[in-house]
Amino acid sequence: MNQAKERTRLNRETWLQQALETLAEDPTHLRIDELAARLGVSKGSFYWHFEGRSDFVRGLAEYWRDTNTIAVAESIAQVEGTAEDRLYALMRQILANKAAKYDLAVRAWARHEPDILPVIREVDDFRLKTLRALFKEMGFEEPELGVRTRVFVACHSFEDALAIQMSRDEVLAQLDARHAFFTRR
Amino acid sequence: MNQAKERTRLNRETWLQQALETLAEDPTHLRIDELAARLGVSKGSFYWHFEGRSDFVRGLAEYWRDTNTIAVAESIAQVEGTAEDRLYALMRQILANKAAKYDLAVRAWARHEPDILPVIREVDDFRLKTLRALFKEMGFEEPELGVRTRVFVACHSFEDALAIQMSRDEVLAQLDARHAFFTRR
DNA sequence: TGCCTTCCATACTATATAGTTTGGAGTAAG
DNA sequence: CTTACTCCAAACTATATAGTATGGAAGGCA
Repeated sequence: MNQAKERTRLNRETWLQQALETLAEDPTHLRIDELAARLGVSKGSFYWHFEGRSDFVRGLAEYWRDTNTIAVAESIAQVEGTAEDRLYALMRQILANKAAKYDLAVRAWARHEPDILPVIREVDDFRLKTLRALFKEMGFEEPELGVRTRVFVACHSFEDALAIQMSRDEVLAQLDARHAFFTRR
Repeated sequence: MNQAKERTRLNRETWLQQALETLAEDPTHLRIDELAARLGVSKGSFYWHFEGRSDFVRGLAEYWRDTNTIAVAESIAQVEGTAEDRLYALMRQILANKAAKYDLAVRAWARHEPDILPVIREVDDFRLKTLRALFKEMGFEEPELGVRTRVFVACHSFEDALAIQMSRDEVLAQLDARHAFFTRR
């Protein structure tokens, strides 16, 4: 609500970026006119950059996938150290990126937009595979391996949906204990 | 879609029951006309039993709270045995009631209907308190007590949001291992 | 029998939002 | 300068859904 003076012409990604933020903050405002207003343009711009709403919806889901999941995973793969260290790095990344916030928003949104389910499936499949490999590297075996993987992925994806939320400080304070909980044999 | 011949007059609860099922199955069909059609009546009935949409929305949230959370908790409180036994009974109850399905539906819905957040907060607060007491009874202390509680509540409330879902049989097969994971010292 | 209450049907209005159309301002290349 | 292309404004249409107004069917009760 401040760049109305910039008059820079937009591109597809600027739309998606604003849309993802809106989706996370308040999805009731995820409407073409409102997004246009926030970007300081009109709907004409929208229908220039997107074929229509469906195109936009799918584009937004893929934007979320690319900016969050893939980016996080790649950064983790480069961390040196034990599997436990890499898990710790991942947990810190999730926190730093506010990944849970976007996760929750996208998943809730999917209930009204089933078209994006394939993208979410892609993400979940990737995460489960990655975490399973990580826990396996720590020495866990089935059936506990499956339990640990699924519990970790589930609760780190949706914890923000709990209406009783912890403050950022509380989360940080619990980080080590949580890491210990998930890595203990 | 078969009781169109019954001609029995409806009450408020019949509406809410159908609505909750619709919300869980496909929320895009949670519209006044569609619900009326499924119940074999018209919108006139809706506006007889509810003051308007807001009244309906809040009523539905409270119906979910009462039929799911409270009922489950009460049934658990009556189970004999150790805290571990009661946790096991709770996990089986969650499974039997398909509680996760309704949980996911309601929480996703809340993003478009912020008015129901107080009800969800009520539920979460109750669950967190109950589970914390249960884990404490098992002998866990802070900070692990908080971690264990929150991880358990979070992942059992939202696990259905993972697009990669386990079959009911797989879930059952994992039940014991999961119980062990959450109760191990 | 006739009235009154409960519950619903029918037909309407109002509004919000997706999508369309057309034209035009700005800009880069010839 | 002129042409062509990119990006957007403005004003429109179409549709879906919430809400309203009114009347009427069915049964209990005087």
